[in-house]
Amino acid sequence: MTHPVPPPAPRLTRAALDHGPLELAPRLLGLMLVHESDAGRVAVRLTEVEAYAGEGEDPGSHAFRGRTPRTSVMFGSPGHLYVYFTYGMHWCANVVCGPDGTAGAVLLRAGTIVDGTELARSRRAGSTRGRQPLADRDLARGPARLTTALGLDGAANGVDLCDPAGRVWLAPAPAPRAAPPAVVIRRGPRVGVSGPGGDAGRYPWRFWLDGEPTVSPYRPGVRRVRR
DNA sequence: GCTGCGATTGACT
DNA sequence: GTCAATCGCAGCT
Repeated sequence: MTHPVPPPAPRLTRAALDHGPLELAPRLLGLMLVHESDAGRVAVRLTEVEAYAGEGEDPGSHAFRGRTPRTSVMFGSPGHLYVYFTYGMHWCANVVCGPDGTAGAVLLRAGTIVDGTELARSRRAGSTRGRQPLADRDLARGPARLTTALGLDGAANGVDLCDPAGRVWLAPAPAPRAAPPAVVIRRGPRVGVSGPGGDAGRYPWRFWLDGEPTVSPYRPGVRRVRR
């Protein structure tokens, strides 16, 4: 008995991702990030992203002070994932962009689950100790939540999103059944960035889909006070 | 080697 | 609204 071979999952090519962070960020909105693991597949439609530029030009970027072991992926070729660990417990995922040798990335801040909702919920429930029932809109609302829902962590750092055999990829937005709704993209200051990089006037580098319930409320960066 | 702190989240007042 | 959790990175001595 033969099994039908499923068609290859559509995924974005490297050329489609080969832009600077400010050009790529709004283009990522509405696309799907998919992770297929042994546990199953989760797909997230991206609703909120932030652009981070490179060495010496963006004080909010990890790459501002130059290449380090942690940020080397950001300096690599576009279309790879940059996943970093923060606050001692959270993973956040970026899409690397811009030409090889320059640092640029787009942080994936939020999305809505469009496939694998139950798997995403079980992953998120594990991280919240199951104390609160999780609404669908909260499953991938926030960069660390999105990463958790997709099942991504440090093992995904450096993964090539454009590898046809890869298990993490970006897919085009699903075709609307009827007339496409008017999509309004908004932009504003980045969330949680302290110091000059949080300057709302100079760095309005957060992009989101207007009206999406998964988008973060704005929170300025805070400098912790020593005690 | 030592120290400060972060592209966050969830719990709590 | 406030605050703690928790640890790797990067800057400094």
